[in-house]
Amino acid sequence: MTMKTAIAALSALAHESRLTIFRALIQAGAAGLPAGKISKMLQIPPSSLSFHLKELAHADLVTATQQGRFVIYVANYPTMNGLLAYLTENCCEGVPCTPDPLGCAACDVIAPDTLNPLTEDRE
Amino acid sequence: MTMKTAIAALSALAHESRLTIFRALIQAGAAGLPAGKISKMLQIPPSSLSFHLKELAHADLVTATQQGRFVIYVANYPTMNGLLAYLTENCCEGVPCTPDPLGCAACDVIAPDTLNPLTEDRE
DNA sequence: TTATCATTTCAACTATATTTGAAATATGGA
DNA sequence: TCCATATTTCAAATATAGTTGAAATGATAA
Repeated sequence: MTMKTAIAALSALAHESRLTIFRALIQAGAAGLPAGKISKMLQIPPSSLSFHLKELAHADLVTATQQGRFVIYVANYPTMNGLLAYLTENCCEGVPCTPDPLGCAACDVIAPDTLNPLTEDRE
Repeated sequence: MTMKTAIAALSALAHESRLTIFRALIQAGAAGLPAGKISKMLQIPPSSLSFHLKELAHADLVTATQQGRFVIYVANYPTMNGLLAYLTENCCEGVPCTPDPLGCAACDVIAPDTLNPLTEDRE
């Protein structure tokens, strides 16, 4: 993850409609949701929704697949994971920040033995 | 963390200057950095920097303290932690997403016993 | 106090983002 | 084919964000 892609993801998520859409897609899981259903669920006009879905897709946070007359949108976890890893990496510079003067929860929350798994042993 | 505060933090970080500033402050740790030093380090004109620091402060991602003629900025980890937790919460809706069809790294990385029950937005 | 330094605020501007109805495109069924 | 449905693109508007020199503010020292 580069700063450019991190900013693309952060920008995409930094909007009420898009964060709500993304959360809805995450709840929907692998099945995803058709655009029209999202539009009705969240009361977003189709053209506005299409704009926001495009933004999310451009940031690679969602992927679209045509299924008949519907376009199904699915959340793209790997990109989200990459963003979390990028922020976490920056947070601790890749190492546990003991003695942790600022109270870095990334070091508290992430099990010590699993620190840095996102940048190791992954294709 | 509410959606409003999450969006404030995401928006603040979704800008090259601000993400760079924030990362510099995180590297600086508890000692923080005076505004002028950041300005020189990152080649950002003082008035632009002041604008961006204000944005970060407004999102509670940094705090400012006067030290003599200098204003020292320090990264605010708890807010960063809150944001990561919020995104992670949303990611898995508070429970490990087994069988994890989408490959959710949050469930791989975060120790299961630290996962919080679903906490919805509250003011 | 007066000078100087560090930083912020102001003001005016440029740039980018967002909104949405209407038109266009694409699919599947009658 | 023709029609109904699902979604996207277009266009034109409004809204919000970003930039920066100059002026103002605040702090310290001489």
